[in-house]
Amino acid sequence: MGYTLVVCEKPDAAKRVADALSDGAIKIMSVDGTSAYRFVHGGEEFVVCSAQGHVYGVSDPAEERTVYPVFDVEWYPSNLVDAEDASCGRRISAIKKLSAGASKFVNACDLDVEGETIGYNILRYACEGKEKVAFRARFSTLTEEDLRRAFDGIEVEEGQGLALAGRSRHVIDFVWGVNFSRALSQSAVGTGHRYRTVSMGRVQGPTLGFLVDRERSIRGFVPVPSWKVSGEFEKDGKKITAAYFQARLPAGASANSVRNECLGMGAVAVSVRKRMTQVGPPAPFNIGELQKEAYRAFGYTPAMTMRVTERLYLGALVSYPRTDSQRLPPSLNLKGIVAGIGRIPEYSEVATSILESGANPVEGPRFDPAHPALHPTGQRPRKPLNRMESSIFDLIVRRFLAAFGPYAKRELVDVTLAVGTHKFDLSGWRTVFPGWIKYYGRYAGFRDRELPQISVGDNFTVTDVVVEEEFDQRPRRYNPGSLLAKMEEEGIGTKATRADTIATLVGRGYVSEGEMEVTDLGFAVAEAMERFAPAIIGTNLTREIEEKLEVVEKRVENGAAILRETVRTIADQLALLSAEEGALGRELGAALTSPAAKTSVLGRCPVCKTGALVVVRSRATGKRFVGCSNYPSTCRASAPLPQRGTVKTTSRSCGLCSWPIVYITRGRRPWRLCVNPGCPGEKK
DNA sequence: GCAAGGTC
Repeated sequence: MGYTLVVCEKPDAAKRVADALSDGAIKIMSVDGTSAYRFVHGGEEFVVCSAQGHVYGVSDPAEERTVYPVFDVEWYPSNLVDAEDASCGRRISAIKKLSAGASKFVNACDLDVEGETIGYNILRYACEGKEKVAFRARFSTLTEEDLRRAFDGIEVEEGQGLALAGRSRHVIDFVWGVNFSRALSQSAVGTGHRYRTVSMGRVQGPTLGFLVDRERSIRGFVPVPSWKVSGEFEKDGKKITAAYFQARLPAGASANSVRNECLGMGAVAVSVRKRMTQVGPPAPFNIGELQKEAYRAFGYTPAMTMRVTERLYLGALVSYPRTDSQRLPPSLNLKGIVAGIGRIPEYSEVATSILESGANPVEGPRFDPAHPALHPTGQRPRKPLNRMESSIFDLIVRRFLAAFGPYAKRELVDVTLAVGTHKFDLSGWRTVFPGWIKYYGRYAGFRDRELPQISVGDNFTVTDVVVEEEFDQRPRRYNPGSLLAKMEEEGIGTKATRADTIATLVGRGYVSEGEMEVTDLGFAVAEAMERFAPAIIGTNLTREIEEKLEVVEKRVENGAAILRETVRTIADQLALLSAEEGALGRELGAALTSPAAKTSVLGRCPVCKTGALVVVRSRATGKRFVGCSNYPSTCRASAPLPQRGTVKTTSRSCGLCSWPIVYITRGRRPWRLCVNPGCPGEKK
């Protein structure tokens, strides 16, 4: 009689499962460089091993990247398909060896479609046909109670509907993405252009669609003028400014008549209303909220935030980052974590007041069966953190602490001044009791605007009335934070991949970074898809596929037939596109060679005089800088760039040193910058 | 030098 082999989704989970189930000692086995855990549970022998996410993936057997269409795809060990997954080979061979001694098998991967698929593939391929006889452990947290309950009520997996749906999803995404990407890339090659990857996929398509829609409404935007009136008032040397009660007057004439009727008059305070409001603390972070907040606070893109948080997680400073949860269950030993954080001097005061109050954290609505909200572990950094790491760490710690904070109390004051029949309003805000705002520190973003003491009946003199012409604002472009929010809202992509998709769209040159402006190439790709394969770029086909896969999950209908039908739809759309390959290639080619397609080029390198200075991003630090295109062979010229804001290139170069001039825009007025750090003009 | 989804 052999042991029970338990397959988990990741090494971390395997360790937790072993700790929870073992009745006695755990023997740590090292197989092909991976860890497995052997122990006794309820009188039976168990071995717990783990995958590393997906260790199998689909690909086409041919390996020729220029040929399409490809519809016959197979499952392969991921290390054969993707160089980045090289270590999967060791995982697979370890599980193969362990399965030889097993008489029972348990899929203990995350309780969702992908987890089901990860376990299924391992049981089927590495364990050689055990997918139909394996048991399924269903747990929604990695706590001891939950895990023991899951393994004691264990049942054989029936139907494999979830895994079937997951496997279909892999096939559909591959067929969709690879075929359209090859068709687009090759069409430009076919009309004589140098190869450049022009990609498209189930998630990229609709996401590019959001950006293009926004860009079109910006381009079609006609600003309408209106007039804004504000009054300046004075009493006993105290000056205040108040806005005319109608925020926007439709014509300049009416605005000027308000001005004429008020100048030289007196004003009286006709109403002073004070209100106290309570503001509750924000929910603990899930990954999406962290990514949005880090963009807002530091200007880090979602992909940068993910990378940094991953490093903090590997350094045992924060919990598992790819979580959707906004909850901190009591089983986490929250007091211990707060106490641990309190040993870091800058948080000790806040930690002490939390421990003294005995408060519980607030929770948000989102729940993730596999993980709690993102939180610090309570450990302090063993080695100094770099700037991005310490920023993200501070943000996560403060957000965690804020969840325990008392409600803040803020006083709002609304004052109305009357000048004859004309009314002017002004408001003030003041934090009376900071509560969690103090815990969250500078991220809370509440500002006070204190008004002087004003009572009903107070008289003011009107010192000036200002009339300004205003235009309504064009719609705002997406930035990486708001685009991520839009993807979440529309259910496009997953928590683990949205940041990558956004980075891919930037990397392909479809959209600029920062304030995300669609490039000529982005428009050309989107328009080509709309014209030639309309179903692909919209969200309808995605929705339809999701619905079909839900049917497969429930096994109400034959999964293979549904998959065939979906591949058929993709094939039809692909045929429409490839029939127009010539026209497509000319349009993409034109966009590829347009000046806007080269937005990252700043100008000729002044050092080697042959290369181009381009904006590059460091692989090591994720930071952007200026480097020469001849690096590293003949030129090593480089220059730092501000990490925040959009870099706008110009055709100009600096009059003093001849390095390129760029503009950095970030909300306010553009900042003209010579990129040369040693420019003689820098000294002032 | 192709997707999207896991995870390291």
